[in-house]
Amino acid sequence: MKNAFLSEMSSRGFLNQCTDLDKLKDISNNKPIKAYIGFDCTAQSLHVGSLMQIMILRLLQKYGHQPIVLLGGGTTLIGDPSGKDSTRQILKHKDIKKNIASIKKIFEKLLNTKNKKTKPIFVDNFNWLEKLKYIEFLRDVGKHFTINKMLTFDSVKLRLEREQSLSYMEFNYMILQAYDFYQLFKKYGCILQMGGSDQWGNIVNGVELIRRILKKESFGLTSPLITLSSGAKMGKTEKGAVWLDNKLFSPYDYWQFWRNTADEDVEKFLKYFTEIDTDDLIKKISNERDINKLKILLANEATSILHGAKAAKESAETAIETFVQGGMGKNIPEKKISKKIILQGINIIELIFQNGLVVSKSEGRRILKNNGIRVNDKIISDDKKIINMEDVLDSKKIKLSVGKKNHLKISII
RNA sequence: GGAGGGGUACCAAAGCGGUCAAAUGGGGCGGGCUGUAAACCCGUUGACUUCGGUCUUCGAAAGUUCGAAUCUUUCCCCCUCCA
Repeated sequence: MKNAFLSEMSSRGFLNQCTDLDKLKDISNNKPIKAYIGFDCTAQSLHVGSLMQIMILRLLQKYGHQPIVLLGGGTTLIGDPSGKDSTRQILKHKDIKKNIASIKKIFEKLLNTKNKKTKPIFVDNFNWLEKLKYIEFLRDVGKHFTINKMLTFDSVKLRLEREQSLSYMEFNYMILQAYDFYQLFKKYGCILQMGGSDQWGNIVNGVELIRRILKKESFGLTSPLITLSSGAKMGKTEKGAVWLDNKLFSPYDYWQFWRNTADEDVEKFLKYFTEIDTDDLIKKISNERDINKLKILLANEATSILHGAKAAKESAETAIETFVQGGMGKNIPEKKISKKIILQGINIIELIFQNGLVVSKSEGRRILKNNGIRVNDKIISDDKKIINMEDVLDSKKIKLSVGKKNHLKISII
């Protein structure tokens, strides 16, 4: 178990910066530690952008350490200015609370909650931030921060350089995050804060604060920013953001998201988002000639971790049916339509519009003109085409396709 | 406080009385090639349409005009320079 946690962190490519890597190695090899990562609660679900942090927490558990998941009910009220050009919309506390509840469920799926020693501790910083007394806080905590230094942090500096306004409220964010770490250090003996590389400034502030007030040492560690070969931001698809909540983003779409990884990113993503032993992985990658097999492996593994092995298997099967056999995979979304409408006959454009496959009828006509609309896999070239009982398959269904990847089963009732 | 520049579709940016639903680039969408990839190529990109057209859009409101993104007035918002 020598250097276990941190050496796997390094072989998977999760290490970017650390305040004192050698010392942290010593400590984490000798005894279980507690480490925390904070998550924003601006939406009701996390998306793949946070997945790397979660994989890190899983790794932490694997080596017997205990993760603290901080759901920032207090700090989300303020809004982290890091990496943002403008102030975010301010959320109500009530909405944030709802978000926290649903995000927590995702963590319960992704982290091991059974093992007493490593099960995650959930905390909400609203609990202590809410109680702060302004004057007291300024004297006890505020005195340790100099404006001179705060102005040098990227989150602040970039805003000022671009002449984007930065409110006093947001300016205080880093102090609150530093205070969070201080609280967790005191309450739980949490000695490590991790996060994405954009969090470096905020994390270092916490380490500093603990040293100044408590004269104790703590550590900060960041993971690299994920960059796509295309230069785009990770996690955007034609279906919108890739959410981790299956109500917002289906397991099949999630599987497809990984399946569609760019060639150049496959190897990296296998290391980041699967838990295949790194040595095995390297062998697999060098032995596999067909990169699509690796993409399927990635999709299967990543989907299993989040949605379970069964969902992963079903998604893989649906993909084969859809793309290889061109059939009606069972995970293709399905809608019902009354038999009366089909008996009367309905215009094709009308039908795809009513079923939400296109946003407007004009769009439907446009796509049709470009050979993008198919009924039961046959291209429709007449925008006056009427769909009626002749188009219903034996299965009492009609398959509508808009483009190559958008399919819908209409079942007749 | 003084002087000037500007707000155009998802974004950037041209247009400066009719030929403007608005050039061009990016992005999006569809198609081709292929490997459900990248690159590349073609098409398309306000809505409705009986495919003849009709309706809504160029920061907001009012006006001039047969006709306004384009001219005038007021208002709102941004930016640059000087003090």
